Amino acid sequence: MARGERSEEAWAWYTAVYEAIQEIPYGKVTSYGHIAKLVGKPECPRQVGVCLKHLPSPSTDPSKKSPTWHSGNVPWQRVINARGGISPRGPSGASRQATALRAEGVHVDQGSMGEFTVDFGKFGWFPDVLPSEAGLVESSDEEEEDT
DNA sequence: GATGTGACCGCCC
DNA sequence: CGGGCGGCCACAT
Repeated sequence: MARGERSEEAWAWYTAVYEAIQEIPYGKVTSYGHIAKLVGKPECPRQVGVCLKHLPSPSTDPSKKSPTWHSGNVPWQRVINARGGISPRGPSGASRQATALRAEGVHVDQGSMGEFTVDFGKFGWFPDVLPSEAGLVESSDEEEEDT
């Protein structure tokens, strides 16, 4: 049955991804894999990238209803690969994303090859679950680990 | 309608 | 320690 309503499944998948990205605090960055895990698909980080690629524009055609998610509301720029590097989807695209991150106060290192990398140790945001879901989950006991 | 690919990640050898 | 491969979902042709 669900197979029939493929569009609905897609909407749920996209929404989950976009919501997870929106949960990323200002000045922080995360990886595709983590977003995928937050949405329940830790083995499907690629689709996360696909979602961002299909991310609608902020001010698209007024004739069409404004999409709930767009590049103006979804900080897709804070989403990078697990290596802390920005996907070279486009030389200018990567640099543009790096610049956007720097504008948010994120320290982005640039390699000799022009590879942009972010220090997850400082700006890496990797919560076990989304704050929204965390509130739903009862925190009976907390796991604290100290070195 | 089917096939291929894609902004990735983790694991195996 | 490094390289290679599979796997997943949705979109495009």
